[in-house]
Amino acid sequence: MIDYKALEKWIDRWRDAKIFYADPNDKKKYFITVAYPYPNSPQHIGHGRTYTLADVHARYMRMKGYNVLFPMGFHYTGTPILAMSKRIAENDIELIKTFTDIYKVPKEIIERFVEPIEIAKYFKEEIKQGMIEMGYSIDWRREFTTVDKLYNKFIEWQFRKLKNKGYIVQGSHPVGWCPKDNSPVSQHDTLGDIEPEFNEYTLIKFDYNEAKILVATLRPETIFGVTNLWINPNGRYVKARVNNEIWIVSESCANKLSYLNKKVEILEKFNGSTLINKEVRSIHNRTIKILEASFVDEENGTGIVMSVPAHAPYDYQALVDLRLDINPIVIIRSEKYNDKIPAYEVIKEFNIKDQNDPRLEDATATLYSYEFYNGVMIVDEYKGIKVSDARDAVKSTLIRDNYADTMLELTKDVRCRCGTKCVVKILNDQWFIDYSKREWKDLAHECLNRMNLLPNDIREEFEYTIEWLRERACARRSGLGTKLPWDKEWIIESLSDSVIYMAYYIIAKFADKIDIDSVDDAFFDYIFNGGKNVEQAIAEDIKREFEYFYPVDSRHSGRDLIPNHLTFFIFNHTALFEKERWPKEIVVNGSVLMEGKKMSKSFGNIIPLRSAIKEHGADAIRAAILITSELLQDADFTFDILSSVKNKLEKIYENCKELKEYESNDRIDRWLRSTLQHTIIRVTASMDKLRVREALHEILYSMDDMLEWYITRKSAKGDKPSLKQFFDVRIRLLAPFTPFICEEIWHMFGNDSFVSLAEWPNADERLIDYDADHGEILIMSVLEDIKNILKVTKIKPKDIYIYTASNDKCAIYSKILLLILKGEKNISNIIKDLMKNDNNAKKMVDMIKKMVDDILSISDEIREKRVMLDEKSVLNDAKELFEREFNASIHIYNEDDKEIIDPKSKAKYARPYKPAIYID
RNA sequence: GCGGGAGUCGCCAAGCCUGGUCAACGGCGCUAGGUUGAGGGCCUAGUCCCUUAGGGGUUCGUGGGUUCAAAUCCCACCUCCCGCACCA
Repeated sequence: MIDYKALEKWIDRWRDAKIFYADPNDKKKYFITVAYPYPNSPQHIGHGRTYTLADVHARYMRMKGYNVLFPMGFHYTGTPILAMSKRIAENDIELIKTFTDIYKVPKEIIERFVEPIEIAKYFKEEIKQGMIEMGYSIDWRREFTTVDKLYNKFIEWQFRKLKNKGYIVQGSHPVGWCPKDNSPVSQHDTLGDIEPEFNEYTLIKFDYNEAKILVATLRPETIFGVTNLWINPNGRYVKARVNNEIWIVSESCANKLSYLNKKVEILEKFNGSTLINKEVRSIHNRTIKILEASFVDEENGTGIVMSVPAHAPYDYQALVDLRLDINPIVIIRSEKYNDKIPAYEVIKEFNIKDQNDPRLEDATATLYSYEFYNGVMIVDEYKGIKVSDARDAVKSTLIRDNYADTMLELTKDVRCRCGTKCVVKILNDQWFIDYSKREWKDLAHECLNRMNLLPNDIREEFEYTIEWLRERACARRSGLGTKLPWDKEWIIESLSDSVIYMAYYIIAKFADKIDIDSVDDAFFDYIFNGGKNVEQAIAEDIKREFEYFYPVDSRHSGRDLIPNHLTFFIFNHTALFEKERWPKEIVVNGSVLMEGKKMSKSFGNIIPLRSAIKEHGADAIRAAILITSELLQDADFTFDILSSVKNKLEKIYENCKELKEYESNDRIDRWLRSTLQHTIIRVTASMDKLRVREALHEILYSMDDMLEWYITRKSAKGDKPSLKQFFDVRIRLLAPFTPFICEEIWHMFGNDSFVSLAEWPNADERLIDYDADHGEILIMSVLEDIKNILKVTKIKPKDIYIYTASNDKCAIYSKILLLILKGEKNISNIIKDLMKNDNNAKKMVDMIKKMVDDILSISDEIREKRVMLDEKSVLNDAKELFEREFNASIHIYNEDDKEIIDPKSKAKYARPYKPAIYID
């Protein structure tokens, strides 16, 4: 058993030896960063993936000899923490329960959470401890938060710089809005997490005395088919001065208009019934009546709608129900409905009973979408125009001629977390970062093209995002963060103040030596872009360090940040830094599932990282998160795998404990050393692409198979194993993944340096021994074949005869091998080729076919290195193994042998690497 | 709708770019045997179907096609997942 608690001592040893502090030196540098956490909750296993991956990367590069800088900061910027503290102040039971029961926050600390900064501080510490306990090789001297005074200055510099370049613009912008909180709402601010989406209604004006009655519609083209208006008799309506006209709309509509840049002054309130049977004049000078209809919703649009019975099933059905003698006016023709009244046809089709029939909804949707794509206008002004085109044309004409206006309306009933019904608000002086600028996009593309992406599959997603991005609001009215330097009413929002902070890690190390009050833009310009020299002497040191460590060599993050943060990161670097400081690589990873399910509070399957570490140790968790899938896939974390990994590690530990060294240089020792070199080459290649699953498989499983085979072969001969070098390499390969246990074993081996700083194994070409490699392949496959035969025949062997192929066959085999290596893989061509030059070949066409198959069915690398073995002596080396395995006498001959014993004439079937076998 | 991605032998999941290494890596689970005081762990074998000689058959969402050869390339279709903004 391993004492996991005891392994934690390495945390202190690493810290005391300061081995993860990175300062400029003569070595090549490697700068790795990960998206810093937002401290509004403790970390769970899912968070662990990105950070662990980055740490593995950092540790790997460190062992490869790089001077690796891996820093960490904390992102306090944003509104969620603010909202949380508000809810705490309001004594929100649900949230308090989450804190006490799930996050295990002590009661007396929760009381402090009415102060938002206290929440951030608490969870920051929590998260930091988790990172330390996970063994992340972070240089903690560079820690900072985004509300630090110096960071604020840094962000101010960034924004003034962007503004000077013309990348910051001001404009108006519609948002979902909570009238009570006076703040924008997005999906996670709403009850039920409903995304606030809006439609643009066309408001068509109908003359009513000196006033205008406004109806809201999504189908302005149907104005030509209007027969009457509908109003809810119980609804509350108002007459109001809107801008310079008198409008009649529902009271709720008047309220909503006031958020949409309209000046609204209520003049009079009344019930809908007042207007019933009144007449209005349509834009075509037709006089139509206002009729009552209960289906009209005063909360939606203007609370008044126009009736187009020919094309709107609701309207048609209402006329039927009310037995009104009004003729529908058909204005759209389509193939399906031809000269008929479409609404009537659809009602028949759906078998609608009355106005309250729920199927009316479907009937409406069906007809609307059919006519939109297939309908053609038949009214004079728009004759022959498709509905899909006519809609916009009619709308803009109406607006131009002041017959209509527009209004944004939420598509669904959206409520803020506080319970208030949301509206659409147009923000007028909103600040944006203008990612739509062509020359900026070009720079971003250029940066992307120079960049390495892991995995490369995501490149297209970036390309698309760069094109798709446009103006992005970069400031809000509330939340923690940095104030917009030229407009202190605004706070820079979180996705905008986190795009170039990697550069700030360089400065953070010096923060307490800097006279913050005297820091100005020139200070940052000097450090980052070689501007004029500045007063502060420390700037010189920082500048030197910046020039050493920047650019970022590898940026890690979850793939969900591609459409925003990671692309902003690219954009902003190209705007603010010289080309040689542009980032070099982005690595993205998928998320983590818990036992196949998404992690969520409602599933109750969120496991806090720190308690998982306590229970299972950091090593097993690190490996279990990374072993199940490659980068982009979602990783499935399961306890079965966790414990399996844990056992694997324990076994390695036990093996290492018992390790003794014996001198020996058998065929099998040569094989082990040779295979070890192949393993090093493969694992290194995997690591270079951060194919961590592949690497871990190799180290944990394939190396176990090697070990088993080696021991089996050794013990069959009664020899002692010699495994010191094997484990020396294995522990170093494993060290980036499971640093604690590797550090322990490393020291157990008598090393007094840290494995965390040990040299990554280098393959020694001289130890690669193809004769040994292929010899063992032969032995394994013969073993396999015999087992197969025994399995099918179910006989108990007394004598086993093995016949290796004749010299003639080996000669042909070599020729075939050569042909295939030259690229000829077509069987019939190969046979033709051989027949031309070789008389022997003619006699063994069948044999040749099989050999071609044999050769084609081995991997390229094995094929290229295929050597012709003295198979008889190789197999003799494993004779004891066969005897022990099958409990039988083993007789090995070459087909050509004079004294051969071949009772069933099997020898003739022998092929190179496929000896014939006879079992008695 | 726009964009990205995925469908592989119980589950998870490699492979697909660069066709032959593919009945298809590996893990988990399951079955049997060994070890152990039992259990766990560990080890061995098996885990699509058939097979008394190392073999054969049918498989990689569906249907076509290209090729001596396709999970892999091409075409069409079906299903599923994710993102679409001012939010971390």
